[in-house]
Amino acid sequence: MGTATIRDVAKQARVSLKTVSRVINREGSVRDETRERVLRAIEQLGYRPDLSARSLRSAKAYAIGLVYDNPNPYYIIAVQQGALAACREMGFGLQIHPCNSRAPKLAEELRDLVHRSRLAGLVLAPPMSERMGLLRELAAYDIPLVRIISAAEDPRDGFPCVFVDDRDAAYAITAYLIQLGHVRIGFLWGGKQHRSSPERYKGYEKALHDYGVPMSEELVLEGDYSFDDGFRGARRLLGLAEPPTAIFGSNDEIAAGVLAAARAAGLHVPYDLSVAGFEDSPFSRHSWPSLTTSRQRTEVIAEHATRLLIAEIHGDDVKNEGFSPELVVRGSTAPPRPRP
Amino acid sequence: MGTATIRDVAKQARVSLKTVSRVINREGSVRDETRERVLRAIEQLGYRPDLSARSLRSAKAYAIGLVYDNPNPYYIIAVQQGALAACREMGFGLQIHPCNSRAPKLAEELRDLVHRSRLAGLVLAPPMSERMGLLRELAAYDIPLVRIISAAEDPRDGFPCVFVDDRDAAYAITAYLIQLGHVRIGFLWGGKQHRSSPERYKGYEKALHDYGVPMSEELVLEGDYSFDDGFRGARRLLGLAEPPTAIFGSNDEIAAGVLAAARAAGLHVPYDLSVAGFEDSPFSRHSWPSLTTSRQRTEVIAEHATRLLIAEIHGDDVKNEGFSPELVVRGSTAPPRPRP
DNA sequence: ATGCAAATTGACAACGTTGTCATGCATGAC
DNA sequence: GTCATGCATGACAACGTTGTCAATTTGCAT
Repeated sequence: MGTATIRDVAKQARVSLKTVSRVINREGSVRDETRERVLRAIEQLGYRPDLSARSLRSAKAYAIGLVYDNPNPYYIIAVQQGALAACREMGFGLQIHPCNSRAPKLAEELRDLVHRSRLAGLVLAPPMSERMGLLRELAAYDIPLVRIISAAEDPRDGFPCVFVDDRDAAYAITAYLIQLGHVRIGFLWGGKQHRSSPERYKGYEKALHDYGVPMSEELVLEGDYSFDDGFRGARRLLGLAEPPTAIFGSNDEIAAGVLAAARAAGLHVPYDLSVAGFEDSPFSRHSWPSLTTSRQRTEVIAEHATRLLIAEIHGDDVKNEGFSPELVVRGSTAPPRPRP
Repeated sequence: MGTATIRDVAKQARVSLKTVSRVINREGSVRDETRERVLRAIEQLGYRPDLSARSLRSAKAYAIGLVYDNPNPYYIIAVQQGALAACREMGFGLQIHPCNSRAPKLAEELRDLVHRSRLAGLVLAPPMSERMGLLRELAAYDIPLVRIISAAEDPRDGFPCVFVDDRDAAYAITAYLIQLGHVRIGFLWGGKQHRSSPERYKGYEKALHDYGVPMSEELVLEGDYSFDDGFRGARRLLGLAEPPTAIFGSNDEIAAGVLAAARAAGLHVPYDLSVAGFEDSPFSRHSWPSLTTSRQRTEVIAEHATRLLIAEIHGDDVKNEGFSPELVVRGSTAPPRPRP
């Protein structure tokens, strides 16, 4: 028994190929009795339409691509799951495409991907989603796309997107630390190629400003969303003449590095030092103490982005959507120890 | 400019469709000068063969499926990367297919997937890879497959696989703990639907036996590869009249739960309690103290499995391959504190 | 019954590619 | 010069599906 084709179904149901096609595609104009017969034949033969043939003939595509270059497995898995959920619901396939965001001919690479695999469009995750040059090139190739980006508000730049308000979320974390009584709050940057990094920094800066907390250059260090940068950064901050009483790492991995550095310096978190992360990764729940952080519902965001893309493909006009991460208070933050 | 087709290339190079096809597929029997001309046309037009049309016509498939149901993002991302590396090298596409391993009609679901998407075969990750019933059903459907499984030796059951010797690795960890001087070593099981769980348990048991360490039922608890189970299990073990001096969690997530429980009980790891995990996840590197664990080169294993599948598809006869994880000693293990 | 619009159905071509087979041409042995 | 040989090339069909359009049937008002 090879695979049943539409031809086998047609023969079994004693109708033409086209009628079977109509039933499959819910085109209407098929008598109930005929439809029944066809459906029964499909059932009996275990027939499933061949996606290659289908998209070849109809010039429609039944799969979309998910493009990312992000070393964070938790983030990527969540994005994949969200995208898959939307795809399955809408009858689309999903082609994952991890890539190097610094690749010189990324636009060509993606165009080839889209053409070769007949993709209907692309969902772009950060940092690809934030390269205007790339977006314009893809647009020039007429490739439908949706971005997941970091932005405080709808960019209204013509490229559909789902935007996550990292700035606001970082503001909330910083404000929370200030309300606990901290005035010397260290900030460790994420990677510069991610738009989320300056956004998070801006949130930090704005909270300090709004609450009248003096800004201190020496408390802000660059980095790259990595454990090691968190460790090194924290060590440097803790070695200052007047060290911070709290450190805000731009993501949970940085915060993990901060926890380790604090430990190595013999400090007790949160009594000697408060630590906050960003992301609500499993690490933040499983570390000791567990991390105060910011929860972004990545899966929901990705699912929404995918739905948006599919709507765009169907020609509906789509409205960008914003999401705000939510403060999650756990055990790594406390009021500062009174100065001796 | 729409997408260039083979027809455009043929026209531009002033040859027939078939000749272009021959050049693309390296079929030989094309004069160098002609080939040059065709390649130049391909280059100029940015032509890329359409995978749908290609596989439709040739009845060959140019993509394989990766099937998993595993809640561990680090593991899955590593598997994906390994599989993708092999696929890209061999010119195949990769279709990911997360699924529910308990789904009642999984075999049918996978068959439909293979047929609809014209997949050349499947790479099965645990626990799907360890369901003999499922394997037999898929074999009955003539679906080529390769498994990634947990086994101490080549199962020689006719289904090609890459096997990972969890037993040996668990033996190494347990032996290491014994050599440090531990004689009461707790063991927390992983999920029963994963073959790796009993394998790891057997390694633990065998090490105790080989070193003449008495086995104690009360030190062994069931669980499910989760942080919470690790936490609960450790709490129970630490509440025993004669608690263990070391706890071996069947994976890093369990071990993370153990670390948290130890912390909650006011114990210092590793001085009051040694903890070992399994997996070498980033958590094990980033926790404090960092975890003694077992490193399985998941990416390499998955890449190898994928290569095996592709060889199988090409009709080569394939030889199963075994991998042994490697002990990674970090800060969570130390000699037991002398009994007071 | 009759006519006519609407609903239902089918024949055929086409999507972009490769497999099969036939053809043309140069090469070298006789 | 003739013939087999093999290489290089092309014409055409086919893969499984859907779009187009025409043919047929149905339903309904007359």
